[in-house]
Amino acid sequence: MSEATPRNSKTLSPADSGRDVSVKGWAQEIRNLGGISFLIIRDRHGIVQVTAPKKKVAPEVMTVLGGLSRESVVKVTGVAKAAEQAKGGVEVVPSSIEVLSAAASPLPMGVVDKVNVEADTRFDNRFMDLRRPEARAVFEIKSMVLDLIGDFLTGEGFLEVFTPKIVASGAEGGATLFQLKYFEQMAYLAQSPQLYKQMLMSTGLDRVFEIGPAFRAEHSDTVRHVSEFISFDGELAFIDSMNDVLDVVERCCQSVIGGIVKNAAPQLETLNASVTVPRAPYPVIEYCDAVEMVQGTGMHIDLGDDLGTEGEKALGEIMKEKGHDMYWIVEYPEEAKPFYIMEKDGTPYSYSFDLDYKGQEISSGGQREHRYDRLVQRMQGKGLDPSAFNFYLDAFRFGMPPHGGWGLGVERLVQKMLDLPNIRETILFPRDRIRLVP
RNA sequence: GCCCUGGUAGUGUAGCGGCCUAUCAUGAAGCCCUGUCGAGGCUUCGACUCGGGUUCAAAUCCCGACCAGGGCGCCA
Repeated sequence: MSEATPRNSKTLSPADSGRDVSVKGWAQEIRNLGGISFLIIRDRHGIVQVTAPKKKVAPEVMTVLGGLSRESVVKVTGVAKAAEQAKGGVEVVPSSIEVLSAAASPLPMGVVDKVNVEADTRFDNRFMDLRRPEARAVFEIKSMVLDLIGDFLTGEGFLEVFTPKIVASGAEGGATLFQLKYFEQMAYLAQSPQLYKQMLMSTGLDRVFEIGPAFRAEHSDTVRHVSEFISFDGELAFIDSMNDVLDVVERCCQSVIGGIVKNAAPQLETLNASVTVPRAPYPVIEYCDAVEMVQGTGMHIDLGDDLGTEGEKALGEIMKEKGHDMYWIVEYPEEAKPFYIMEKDGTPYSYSFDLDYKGQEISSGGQREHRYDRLVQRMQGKGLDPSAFNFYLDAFRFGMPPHGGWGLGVERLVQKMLDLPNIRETILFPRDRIRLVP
């Protein structure tokens, strides 16, 4: 007898009929009908049916089959056989079955049970939850999104960089920073690569992007906030205006979503999700107009106020009716924006933008203040001590080109693209106000 | 941090003062069954978050703690 050919749910096909094959995976379901037993083996790509007619299979194999617990890891060797009744049109008649790892019972949650499992139970048992194809599909798509981002920006002449995640000061002051001991000093987990990517603009690396973790100690408790997320940041120098930034981000988003529509059909089907590429160009709504639009829905909001979650949602509805999933909101009041944003002189506004996707902010950015004196002024105006930022400010004293950039929440993009109810679905092991384990 | 809602077998739920020795489904254990189906049939197992209080009587009402879900604020 020749060596069995390794196969999985993807590679096994009716063409293997008659061949000795081996398959490995989790025992998803065991059904014993008396004279015939079925074992459904699940692997990364799908399932393989093992069919064991009592008359044709050795008694010791039947015994192992009968004693299998669900979710045990097994290796089955046997003869592939084309069979119309089996999914995929092929099944395996076992000659041996090896239990590589027996699963304990009861399971903390069912993988294919006919009952719902609450999100909290799922995240407590995430390793088990991720055995569900629809949970895993999100991460296959997320991985593709990251690849697509890298491909697009590399093609645009951007350099991928990595800035420190252990830092001495934050971009927005100290309120939302996680503090940690750094040998004999105090340090923080970076809430954004903002200061570092800007410093790079003074180096000649005039187009950079970074995809990495960002940490926020905000006491937020919503379906779109977590304490640790993947931030996709970019910065580009020698811009003529903020529009140069919008242009890159917009084409990047189109490229990413288009790539998912094109390449992720199996995952989208698993998720029962339909993704459509947003209509471009994305409408550009000035902040003042956005406020008016929100007021028009009957909500109370004053010029100068933040749109608020409900305002954002209302705006999302209005834009949806106009056929737009993605749109820009630009020129926010400078007062509401961080020190590094450039003011629109002679007005209370600023060269800043948000990118909203289906009523939720997924990205923000703007043109930066590259003039040293004005930057220091803005810092002081925000109650920050410029001397704490000397490492940053020095980069502005010796030749800093005009520049701008953005930060985009990768998980928010994935969440909205797939219409997932909670951002936690897009994070393997989410960190939020209360969850630190697993 | 504020507001609202909720905590019942491994999982998801019903019950909301005495009909509770707590419902149903799923699951687990066992038996019957040779073909695809969320396979089916029969039997069994398994739970009221914790601490006070009210009451003749509490899963059920009240208070507190803890935990969870949703909304808001804040932001990616």
